[in-house]
Amino acid sequence: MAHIRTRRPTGSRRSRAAGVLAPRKEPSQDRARHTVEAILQAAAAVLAQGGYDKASTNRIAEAAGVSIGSLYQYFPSKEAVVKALVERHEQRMLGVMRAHLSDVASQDIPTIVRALIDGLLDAHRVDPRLQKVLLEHSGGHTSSSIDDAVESLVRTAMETKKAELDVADLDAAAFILVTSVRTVCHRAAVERPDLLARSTFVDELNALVVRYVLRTTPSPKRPSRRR
Amino acid sequence: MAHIRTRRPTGSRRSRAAGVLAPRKEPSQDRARHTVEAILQAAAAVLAQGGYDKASTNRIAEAAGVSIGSLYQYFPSKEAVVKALVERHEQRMLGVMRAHLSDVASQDIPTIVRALIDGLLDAHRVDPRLQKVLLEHSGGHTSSSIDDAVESLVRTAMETKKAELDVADLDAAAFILVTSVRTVCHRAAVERPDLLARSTFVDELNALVVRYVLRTTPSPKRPSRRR
Amino acid sequence: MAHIRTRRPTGSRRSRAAGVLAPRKEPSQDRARHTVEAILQAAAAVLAQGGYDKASTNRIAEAAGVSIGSLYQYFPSKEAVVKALVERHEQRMLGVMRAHLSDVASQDIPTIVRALIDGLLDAHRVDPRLQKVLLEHSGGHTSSSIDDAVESLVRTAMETKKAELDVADLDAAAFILVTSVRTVCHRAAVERPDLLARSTFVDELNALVVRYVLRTTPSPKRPSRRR
Amino acid sequence: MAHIRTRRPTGSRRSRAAGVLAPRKEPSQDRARHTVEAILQAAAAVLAQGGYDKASTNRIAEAAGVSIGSLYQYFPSKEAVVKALVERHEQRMLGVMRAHLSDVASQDIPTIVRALIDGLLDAHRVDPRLQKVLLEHSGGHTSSSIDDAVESLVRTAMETKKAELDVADLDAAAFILVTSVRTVCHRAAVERPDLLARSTFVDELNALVVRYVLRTTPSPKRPSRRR
DNA sequence: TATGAATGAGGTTTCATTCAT
DNA sequence: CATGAATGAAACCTCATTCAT
Repeated sequence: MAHIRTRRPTGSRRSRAAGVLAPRKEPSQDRARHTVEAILQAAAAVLAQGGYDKASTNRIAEAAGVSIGSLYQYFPSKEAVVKALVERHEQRMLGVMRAHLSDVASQDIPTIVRALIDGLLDAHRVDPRLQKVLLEHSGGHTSSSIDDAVESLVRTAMETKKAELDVADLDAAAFILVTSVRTVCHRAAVERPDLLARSTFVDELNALVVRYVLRTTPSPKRPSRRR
Repeated sequence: MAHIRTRRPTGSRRSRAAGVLAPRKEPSQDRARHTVEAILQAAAAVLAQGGYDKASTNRIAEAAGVSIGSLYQYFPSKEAVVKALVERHEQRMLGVMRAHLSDVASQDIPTIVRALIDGLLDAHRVDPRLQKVLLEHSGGHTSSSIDDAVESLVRTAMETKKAELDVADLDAAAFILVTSVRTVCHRAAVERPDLLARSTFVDELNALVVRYVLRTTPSPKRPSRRR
Repeated sequence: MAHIRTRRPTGSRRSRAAGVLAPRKEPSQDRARHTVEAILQAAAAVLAQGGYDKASTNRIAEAAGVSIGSLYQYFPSKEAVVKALVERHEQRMLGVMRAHLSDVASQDIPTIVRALIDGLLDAHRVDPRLQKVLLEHSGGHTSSSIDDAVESLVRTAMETKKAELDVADLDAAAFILVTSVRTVCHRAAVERPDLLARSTFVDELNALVVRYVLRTTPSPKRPSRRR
Repeated sequence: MAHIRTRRPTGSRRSRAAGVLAPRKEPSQDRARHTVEAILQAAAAVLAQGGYDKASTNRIAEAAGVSIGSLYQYFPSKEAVVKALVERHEQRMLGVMRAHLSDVASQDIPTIVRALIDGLLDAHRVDPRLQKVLLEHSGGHTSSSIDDAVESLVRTAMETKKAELDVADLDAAAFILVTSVRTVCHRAAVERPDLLARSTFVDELNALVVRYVLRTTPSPKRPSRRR
């Protein structure tokens, strides 16, 4: 239901049909690909630096070193630029997840969890200011297509290991885990760099997940507790 | 033909110094208090309905049934209105927390956790769309004074019960718990009303917290596991 | 429901740092040069007609037949437009001065003075209403770079002729002369067209200057006095 | 020709009849006189500090410690406040002039001129910033009733001493002298405090006037010239 | 195709003035 | 009388978008 207030000098409003946010044309030549890449990188920089509102298409075009006309040749609107950035980011995140969840069968749960969290934290250490802006605005537009994807990934993984787990409502658990871990990583990156640096922080986050899902709670890093 | 209606001739742009977001003046008459209240309620409605960007001061004033001048008599900017709303909301949240954590000593941990989560979920059930907007924008400006407050509340509570807990880094744990629970409640309220309705969802969230902090993991609601 | 048309969300008010009044960008295409010229001419007309306060950027743009956006593409503020006008005017004035003072060595003082005053009066006969507005507002902002320039021009000229003059404090004299003659010409043009028309008025103004600076006071036009 | 754009919440414009700028009611009680005085002093301070445009009636009332309603009880508009200030200032100036020109017969011209200039300079040393604002804005509205008064004062004085003078066009001379001396004093006070401090500056200004009007030019302070 | 000049709706904010209390 | 809450026209300025070159 995104309301895209496209202003134009004269005339009618762009119709609200689906597909309005798709890139306007696939860049087929090298120069064009380069232009699109420059625009996206400039958009990332401008968004990271000033936030969504301060990032105007004119500023982005200028930062990219292309004319505003060129920007509109490849993106039909400002939102489309942001959307392309969001998608790129989501694909990267999804890649991290998929890579770590692909061989679920061959590893024990604490190992998987730790690898996942490490991957996520690393991913969040890259330009957290941009991530923040993207997150807020992807939240604004869609119900986060990627979240659904990640959730079902996690859900599937949990089903695979069901025997070892102690989780009654897999849907709820997937939602809770994905939301918690993603936000904790995000907020830590944005607001608490001091925490990110502590190794105990990662330990605690691991503990949160592992103790929650595991039938017994061996908590490998706290042997004292095991007795 | 001298014209009197002069305007900002030289260097009078408001600078972003501290205090710029503070309300402009306290309403002293009853009528004024009523106006301020109307503005805040209208702002809540407009923000909830259209999001931050679509909420213009003109729209807010109109929705409040007051003139735009009245709005600017009490708030120096659009941001100041939002800030006032955020603060009000935060105070309410904090109230819920404090009430539930006041008699920490007299109750066992699972009870406290459940009460807290129930409280938070209740709080989030009120106008989730508004909460969403406020959250995004309070996150935008400050490191959310309230988050700090809640975190230290939780940290203090955990210290009181330290003997029963198995947490190495209390700071990290408080950050992780507050972030996780708050966001899970929030996202559930905004994006997954279906989950909110299931009792198992609350159970799972409880499990997340309780299993994490408790030395042993009795998980009262899953007696089968205890044997 | 995200709304795209965002606006200055946080701390983006233009600060009054140096350079804020400089034109925003040099027009590079012919069309743009034409636009800028139209804006300046319209500004002159509007200022002359209604004074500074009544001259709004919207009115100027409208009078120029361009959109308000075009105005702001080339000038960052109303003040910048006025400043550009002032500078243009000052350059013209300075040109008149320089032309008349260039061959100081080859002429006698009364001749030079008369030429200067005639030049100034001519310059002031052009659109006196505009001059008035510009003068008031250039006085408002800077110590009028042009006044300094004219003063040092006059000072230098006086030094060249020092032997023939009877002036103790050259700085003070230059200030006094420039201020007096400029203002007398100006006020006469604006408020006393009747005086401007009389030849005796120019004679008196000449007498003021010549008698002041000359060692003896030959006052060529009043031979009776010489005896 | 002053166009007074009086905005009001609803309804019609105030008619442009003469007398609109007269104070609304004569303060008859002591308290009221005090209020009026406070408003005028506050207006002076605010005008001096921020210039005409930045001086709003609300700011003036606040600075005066009275409510905006009280201001409008005694002055029908912002312009009326400024006008009252201008008139007060002009009366003072006129007083200086009159005092010094009253006994023209009993003194010689250089003495009179010197006294007048000293008086004017003193008058201008008081709050030059305010004077500047008042001058610009009295110039804006009226053709300066006081200038006419001073001019005819000077003209009359010159007629009295006609035998000793060498001035052909008394009208022009009065205009030139009043304009020159007033502006030189004014600009010196506002822009060149360094000049004001030099005794030679005053000497030069005296010389300007005395040499101009006097049949011979004895210039008492430059005996060297006299041989 | 790339450029950048032009557009103009509409956002934010101010302030002279009125009038109920 | 004094107060100060309320008004709203209108000023300044931005920025997404188009289109002539």
